[in-house]
Amino acid sequence: MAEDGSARERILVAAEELFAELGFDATPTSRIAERAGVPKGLVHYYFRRKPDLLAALVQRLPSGAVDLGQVVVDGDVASSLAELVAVLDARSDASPLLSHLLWREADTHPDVRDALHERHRAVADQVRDVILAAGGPAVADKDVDSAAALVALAVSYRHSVARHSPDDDRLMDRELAFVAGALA
Amino acid sequence: MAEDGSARERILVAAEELFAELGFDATPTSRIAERAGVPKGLVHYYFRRKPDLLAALVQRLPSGAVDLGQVVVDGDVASSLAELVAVLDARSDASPLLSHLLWREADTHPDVRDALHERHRAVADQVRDVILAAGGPAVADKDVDSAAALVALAVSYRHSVARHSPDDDRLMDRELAFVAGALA
Amino acid sequence: MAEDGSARERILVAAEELFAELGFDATPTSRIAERAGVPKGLVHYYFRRKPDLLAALVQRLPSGAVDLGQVVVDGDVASSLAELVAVLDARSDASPLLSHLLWREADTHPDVRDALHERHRAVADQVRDVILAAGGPAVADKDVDSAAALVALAVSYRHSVARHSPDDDRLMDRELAFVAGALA
Amino acid sequence: MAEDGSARERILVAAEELFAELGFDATPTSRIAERAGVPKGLVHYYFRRKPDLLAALVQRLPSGAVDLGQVVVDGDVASSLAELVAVLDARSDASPLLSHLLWREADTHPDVRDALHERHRAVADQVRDVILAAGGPAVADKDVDSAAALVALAVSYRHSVARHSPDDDRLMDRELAFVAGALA
DNA sequence: AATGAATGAGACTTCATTCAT
DNA sequence: AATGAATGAAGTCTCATTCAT
Repeated sequence: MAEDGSARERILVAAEELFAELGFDATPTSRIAERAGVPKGLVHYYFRRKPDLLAALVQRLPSGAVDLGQVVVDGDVASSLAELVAVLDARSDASPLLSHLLWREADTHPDVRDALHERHRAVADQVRDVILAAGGPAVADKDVDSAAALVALAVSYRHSVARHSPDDDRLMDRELAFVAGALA
Repeated sequence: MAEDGSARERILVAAEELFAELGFDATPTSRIAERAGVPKGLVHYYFRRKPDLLAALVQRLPSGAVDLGQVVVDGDVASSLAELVAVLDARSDASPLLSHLLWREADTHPDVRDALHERHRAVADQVRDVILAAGGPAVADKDVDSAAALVALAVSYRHSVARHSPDDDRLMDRELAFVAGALA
Repeated sequence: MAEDGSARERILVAAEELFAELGFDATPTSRIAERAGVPKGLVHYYFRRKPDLLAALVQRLPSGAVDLGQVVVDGDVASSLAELVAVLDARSDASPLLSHLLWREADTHPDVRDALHERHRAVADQVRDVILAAGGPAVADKDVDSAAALVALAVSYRHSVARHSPDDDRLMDRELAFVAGALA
Repeated sequence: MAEDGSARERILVAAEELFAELGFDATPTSRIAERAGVPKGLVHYYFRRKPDLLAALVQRLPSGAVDLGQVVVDGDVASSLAELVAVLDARSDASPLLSHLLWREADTHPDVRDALHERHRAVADQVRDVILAAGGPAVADKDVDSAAALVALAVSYRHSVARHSPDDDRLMDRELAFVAGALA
């Protein structure tokens, strides 16, 4: 009975934070209950076993394609990509630690791995679509797929390991400019 | 006394494999002993605590700069980078799972994080040096740092998550070509 | 769920007995569980770490001053002291092995040492008060503190090492008489 | 290869110190070897099992009666007792921690218990002899045994728990004076 | 629906002791 | 005679999970 939201919700939030901080294995369910401010028994009442928590967390991944119209600036690939990254950043911020968590636990938990790969592919696809839409005929003969893969990689790294440090913000900008320049 | 190599060495190899497969926390020392073919007590005889195993593994990281003369093809950035990646791949193959392990455990274990960051920086530096050496005056006005950062990222991803799958080999080639093209 | 009393209580009783029999270090928690008739895990459920058991045992020490009116026979120091010793004996019998345990573990466990010293001082103070009350003006010029220290020592020894053997009962009586005689 | 004396001797000294500091059970043989400056194997080479060390230590107890002529001051019980205590102190100082150690481990190790009791009895006997020799006919009708028992107790306490603190030195003096006074 | 006491498997670690050299 | 690598038994403690209420 602490803070806000339903008990179930608070448990998920606590689990997300702790898994990301300590890792899945190193996080006791008792500690999740403690941070969520609920009795220990309730965690297993809602999520019979511990991996169920991870599964539930994966379900909550923000998904759905970004609306192209929202980010594409005709003829300006660099600005369009910057816009896309901003939208993806905002999404990631909504559940700040989840990306990180997934990256870490991808290996041991097949569910997580699949979700992570699907997401990565989706991001690469979106990057490609944005480049094609913004670049128009000018990029027809470029290797857009490689460009998209590199950008998607930079975004993943940013959301998982680097976490939008100011340094990383600058680097990201320059990388996007570099890629856009190559496509010009 | 089973199989090959000294007991200490076999323990390290077993630990490296299991940590990479299951993660550090999820790997019991008993299982390391089992895979190494030694009694449980011997693991703690050589490595008092479990994290000491991780530390010893980090010590074994292949290090040292790649000889520029060995990989640089004058005037051909794409080939030079491909050559550099090949050398780094070979090194990584010498301790195939270690890169992966580092990436995963970077967060919870400060030693490991530092080693990982240092390595990442070193790779980016090497990539930059190769580009400068191979590209000559032609790349003087390009954003070589961004190019190097992207390539280093692709290399890291390749050595940790993707693990040189044929698909990844193809993608890597195209990414290198793309970056080299942008620098031409 | 075996025998009588709450599980927590039975664990404490078992621990007290075993610590006194074998010593703190030489008593495995598993053996405490066994004697208490509870599963091993329950011992650590109630007392997270082993020293917590010792601390809990120290808490249970019978304490509080003896009522002077209850033991003092005016003008008869010997009888008064005998009465005091009888009351202290009865108290010690309520947790028969605890005194012994404290004496033994005093060195390695600071908590215990403090408790022991405090107790020892308290007993000496009581002895002195009884002597003063029973002796009246007759003892004003005697070294009552030394007398009290010697009696307190004899009591401690009796409760820890000697354990009220008939031999010790006789010796105690004579020692008290000797001290009382010296004060007459 | 450190310090003085034969290896065997250094092992015994190290064991005595560590047993007294940490207790018998809590002292690893490896640590004894370390403090003695000898290889770990040597400890078990000289003393096959750990309790053998305790047994050897008990053998080394300073023993033999104190020469009465050396301490008795005719007609002065107080001075005689003070002299006796000084001699016993000096002996105890020769192996400063041994008394303490014995007291602690008496319970669990029958050898030790017996040695301790024998010693205690010997001290009480000596005290009685000194009182009789120094007091002469004047003490014939006193309870010398009780007096001796109390003094022996104070000496034991002093050598085991109190360890000659300045406070204890003062207390001891007064206790001896008190007892001597009672016998006058 | 919710709770927290209870359980037991298993993790890490220590250490006396053995033994080949 | 001396050594230090090697062993395995045992100890403390953690924790996911169950279950009676």
